Amino acid sequence: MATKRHVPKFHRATPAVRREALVEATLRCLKEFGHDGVSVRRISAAAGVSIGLINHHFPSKSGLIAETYEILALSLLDSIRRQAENETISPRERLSNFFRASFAPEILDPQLFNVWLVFWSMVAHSAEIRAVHFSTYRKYRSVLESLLGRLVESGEAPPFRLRPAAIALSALLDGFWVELSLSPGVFKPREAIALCEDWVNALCNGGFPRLLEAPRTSKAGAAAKRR
Amino acid sequence: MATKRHVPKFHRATPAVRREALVEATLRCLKEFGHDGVSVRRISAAAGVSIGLINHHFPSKSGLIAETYEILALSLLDSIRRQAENETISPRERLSNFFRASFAPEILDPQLFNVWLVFWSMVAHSAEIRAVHFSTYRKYRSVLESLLGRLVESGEAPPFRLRPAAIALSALLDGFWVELSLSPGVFKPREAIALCEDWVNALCNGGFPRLLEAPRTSKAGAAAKRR
DNA sequence: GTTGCTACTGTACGATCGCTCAATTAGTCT
DNA sequence: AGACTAATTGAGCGATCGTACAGTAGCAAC
Repeated sequence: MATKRHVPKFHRATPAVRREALVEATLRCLKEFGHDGVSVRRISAAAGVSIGLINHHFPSKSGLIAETYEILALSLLDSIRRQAENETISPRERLSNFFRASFAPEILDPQLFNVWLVFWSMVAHSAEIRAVHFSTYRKYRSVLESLLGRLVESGEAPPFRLRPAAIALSALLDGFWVELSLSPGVFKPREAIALCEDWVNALCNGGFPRLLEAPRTSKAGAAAKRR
Repeated sequence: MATKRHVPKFHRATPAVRREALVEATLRCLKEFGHDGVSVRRISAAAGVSIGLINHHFPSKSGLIAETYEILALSLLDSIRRQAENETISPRERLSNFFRASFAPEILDPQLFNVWLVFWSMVAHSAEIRAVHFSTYRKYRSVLESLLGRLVESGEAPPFRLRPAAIALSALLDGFWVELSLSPGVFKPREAIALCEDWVNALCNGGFPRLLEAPRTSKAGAAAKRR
């Protein structure tokens, strides 16, 4: 008879490791099932743990979703940013890289879009999700502002107001992303990239006069009125 | 003793009337509760009917949602289009009206955005919803193409390819709509309108050379190669 | 007044939901 | 080897879900 050896029924992990595994399982469930994937039973099954473990490591289901949102958003933004911010190329080319990375297949994955829809739909009802959305959206705009700022510094574009320009560009990018994710086949990612390039070219050529820097004039105008 | 009179326990309506009432109740539930509003119990309660009536008039829950999507989308598009298509003003001014109508408070209602998120999240899993989405999105692009086409006919803009231009403009509009709905306060609707105006101005000034008409040259090139 | 059609009701069913908590046990420390 | 800590389990709770279906009743036709 063979030696009887004790086989552990489960493995004990540190909270940090287990939380990460749960977040990863959550992401897989959201990709596969969308809103129906937001279920402690499904997620715990995907992670290979029991139902109760989620509430041991997270205050509630929405806390787990919020952490998943934050980790995924920062990971994607960092991935795209690293592909764009190459010091050996010009600011204009960095923007082109940013566009290409933004419309790469792994970003245009329809499943990834459905994950985002889950996050967005929780913004209205969950303060935790709202906080993560606000923070990550601000970081996203900040990256765009930085890329556009380099464009002005290098003289490739006239001085313009970075903030509204970044907002407009992010709207254009987001809009294409939504349309490509919901209606693949209506147009191609390369067309979206080309139209983003056109937008930046128009910006560089002074095609958006309303975006040009004019903070002093309004102040001067207000001061003049006071006289 | 007062005369005893029979008081009906419920009212019988024609299928068309009842379906419309159910669609209207569905819309109210989606606005108020988002995804949690997609419930036969909630919807039937909001419509003041019993639980079973929905499945009497609709094949299933998703059929009801699909009809709600179609009616709402067509209603909003028609409302915006009617505000834009004024024959007494120039094509360029019609576009301005279209922008203003697109960012009016009733369209930017955060609750309305949450309704759209419900529709979008069902596109991936329901063929009925997908069909409605495809059809309404096509009509939306068609309205934009028509408005842009008038711009070319009137000579206010150089000839450009209407389809990609309409796609780009709808992406810009959708992107602003998403950002304004999810993050009100980051920027103002009037800024979104101004940036849409800038985009059209750049288009009129030939700022998007890639959009200019060039279908003949590619055909000629292909024909030349064949020789 | 009676009949017939069908819009309509509402209980019932099985499944799933988020979350709780007492019991269990893996892994470490003495 | 035994004790201790805390990560983990899983049954259980009350609520809600979509759909089915057998029965009820409004209302028009005759």
